Amino acid sequence: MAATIRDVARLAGVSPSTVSRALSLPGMVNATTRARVAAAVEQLGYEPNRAARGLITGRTGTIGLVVPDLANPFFAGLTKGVQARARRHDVAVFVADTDEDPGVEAGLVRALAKQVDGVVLCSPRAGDAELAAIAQETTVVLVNRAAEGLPGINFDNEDGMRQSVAHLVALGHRRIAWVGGPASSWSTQHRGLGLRNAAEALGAQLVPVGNFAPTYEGGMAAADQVVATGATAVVAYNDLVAVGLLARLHSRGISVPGDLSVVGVDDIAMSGMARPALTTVRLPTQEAGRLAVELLLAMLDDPSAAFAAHRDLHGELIVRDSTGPARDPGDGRTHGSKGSSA
Amino acid sequence: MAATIRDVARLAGVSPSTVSRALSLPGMVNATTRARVAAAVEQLGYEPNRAARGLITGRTGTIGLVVPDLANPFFAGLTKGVQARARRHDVAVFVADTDEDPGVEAGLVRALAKQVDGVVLCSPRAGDAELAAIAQETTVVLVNRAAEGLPGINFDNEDGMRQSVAHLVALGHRRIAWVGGPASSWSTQHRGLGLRNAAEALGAQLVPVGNFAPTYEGGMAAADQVVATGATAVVAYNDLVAVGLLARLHSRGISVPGDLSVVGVDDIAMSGMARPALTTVRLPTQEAGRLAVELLLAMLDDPSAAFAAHRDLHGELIVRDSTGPARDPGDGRTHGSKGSSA
DNA sequence: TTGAAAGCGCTAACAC
DNA sequence: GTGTTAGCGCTTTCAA
Repeated sequence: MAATIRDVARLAGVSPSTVSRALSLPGMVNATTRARVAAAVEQLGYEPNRAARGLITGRTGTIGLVVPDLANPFFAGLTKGVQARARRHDVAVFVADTDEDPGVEAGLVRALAKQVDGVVLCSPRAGDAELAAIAQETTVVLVNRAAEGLPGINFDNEDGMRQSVAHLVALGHRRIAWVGGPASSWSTQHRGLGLRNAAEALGAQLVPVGNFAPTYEGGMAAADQVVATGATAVVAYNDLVAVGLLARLHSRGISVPGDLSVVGVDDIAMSGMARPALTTVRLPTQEAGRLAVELLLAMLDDPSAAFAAHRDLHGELIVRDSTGPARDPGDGRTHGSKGSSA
Repeated sequence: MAATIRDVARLAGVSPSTVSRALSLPGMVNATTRARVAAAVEQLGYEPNRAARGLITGRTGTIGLVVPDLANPFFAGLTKGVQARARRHDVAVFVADTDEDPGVEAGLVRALAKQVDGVVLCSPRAGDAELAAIAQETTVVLVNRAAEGLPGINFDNEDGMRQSVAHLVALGHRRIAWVGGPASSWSTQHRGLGLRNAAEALGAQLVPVGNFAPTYEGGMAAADQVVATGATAVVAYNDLVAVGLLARLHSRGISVPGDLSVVGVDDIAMSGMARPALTTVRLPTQEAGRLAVELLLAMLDDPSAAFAAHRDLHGELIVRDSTGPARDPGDGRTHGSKGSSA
C-alpha cells in the first residue's frame, strides 16, 4: 500500500497534523520541521490521498468536461485545452461525451456534478431553464453558449459572420446561402443572426436553407438545397459541414469556387487539407478551453466574487481557395430549379 | 448540502448500515425495509459520496485514459469508446493528453495512477521496463502496444499490412515505399515488420523512407523522399501522414494513383473525404476502447485471475481511389534522382 | 509552533 | 435481517 500521512509523521518524528500543515500551509510550520517532513515525504514517496482530503475539504480537485462529440475536431481541440490547463493546476478532468444526444446530456451533467468541483459545459443543447437548474447544483462554466446569469467563454459569432459576408460581398456575391446546424444550437442561432445583420448592412441577400446535422453527412445532405437557392456563395455551420458540401458539389460537377464559393467555421485541421482548401473563420478552441478552466477555478476559489458573465473570443477569417469572385449573375439559376421561386 | 446516508437512515427509520446494504447488497435486506430505504433515497435525492466509499473500499470508481494526442481522430475515437463503455459501468474517466511528449507521459501516468483504479494506456512511447514499473503501481491495460506480461488490446498490424501489400501487388506494384511514424512507436515497428514479411512473401520490394511525425506535416515532409525512391506505391504510417503525402504530391503535380498509389492506416473520417479518397486499413478504434475498458474492469474485479495477455483486433482494407494499377515500370525514375541508387 | 482529538461519509466486522 | 462499532486518510478546531 501507499504511504499514509501517519507513516510520514512517524518517520519525521512529528504528528500527522504537522505533516498536513507542512504540505498545505508551509508558512505555519518551522523551517527545520518542514525540512524533516519534506525528507520523509521524499523517502516514502508519499502523496496525499485526494479522496480523504476531499472528504473533509469538500473539494475533489476534479472538474468535469461535457462535450457533444469528441470525434468533432472542434471539441477535441477544446478538450486538449481544458485538459492541459487543468493539469497545470493539478486538477484532473472527467471527460464525458454526450454523442450529440440532448437526452443524455442532462443526466450526465447531473451525475458528473456530484463528483466534481465544477463543470465545463460545451455547446449544451439544454434549455436556459435546465442550465440554470444545473448551475444550482454545481459551479458551471459554459463554452460556446451564452445563458442569462451564467459565466461562459464564447466566440464572437456575429463578428466572424460579418467578416465572412464582407469577404464574399467584396468578391461580388450578393446572394448568400446559409446552412445552419442543429436548431437547438446556440451558435446556429447566433451565426444566423450575425449573417442576417451583416448581409443587410452590406447589401447582400441571405438565404437560409435549414438545419442540418453538424457533420460531413449534414453537408452532403444540404448541398443540393444550397444549389437550388441559386446563391453564388454559401456559409456553412462549421467546417465539417462545409467539407461535406464540397464533396457533394464536386460529385455533382459544380465548381468551387467557380460556380459557388464556400465558407466554413472553426478551421479544423481538415479544412486546410480539403481541396479546394476551405476559407473559414478560425476559432481559438484550445484557448477557449484554457480560459474556461481558469474561469472555473477562479470561481471555485472565490465563490462570492462576481465574474464577468462571459467572454467573447475573436475569430479570424482564413481565406483559402474555396472562395472566389462571384460568377456571372446570368448563370445564377443554372443548377437549381427552385431558385427562381425561392 | 447533499443528503448523507444518515439522513436517509433517519427518514427510513433504520440504521446507516442497513441503508448501505440496501444499496450495495440488496439481497441481504428484507424487501419491505428495502422499499422504505428506497423511498427515503428517492425523497432526499440521495447519492452516495464516492470519495467516502472509496476511502473504505479502496476503489474509486474511476479509471484513467492516457493518449498521445486527442486531436488525432484515431485517439478521439478510442476515447469515445472508452468513455462510453465506462459510463455503462458507472465508472468515470480521467483523460490525459501527453501531447506526444514521452517525457510528460511517464510522470502523468504515475500521477494518474494514484487517483484511479486502473489505467488505459494508449500507444505509449515508454520502454518495456518503464511500462512494467507502472504496472507495479496500478492496473494497466495497453492499447496499440504489446509488452511482455502486460494485457493489451492491439490491432493486427501484420495482417493489415499484408492486406495492403496484397492489394498493391495485385495492381502490379513491385516497389513499395514505407513511411514510418515515430521510431519509438510500437506500431511503427510492427507495421514495418508486417510490410517486410508481406513484401517478401508476395515478391515485392519494400523501401523504408524513415521515420516521420504521425501528422499531416509529417506526410508533407516525407513526400519528396518517397518520390525519390522510385516506388510506384507507398504505405503511410497512418491516414494523417497519408493525407499529408497526398497534399504534397498534388502540389508537385504527381498524380495519385496515376504515378503513385497511396495507402494509409486507421480510416479516420478525413480519409473518405480526401481527394482522391484514401485507400486505408480501417482500425476499429471505438471497439478497441470498449474492449480495453471491459478488460480493465474485469481485471479489477478479479485481480487474481489470469487474463489473456492481449487481444488482436482485425483491420479491414478499405479500397478507395488513391490506389490504382502500377504505372509503367519504364516511368519508374521519372520523378526521383536517387531512385537508381536506393 | 506543535499535538491531541474529533469527524468528513461511508462500509465491514461483529454482535444480536 | 439489522444495529453497533470501528476506522479508511485526511484536515481542522482547540489546547498547550
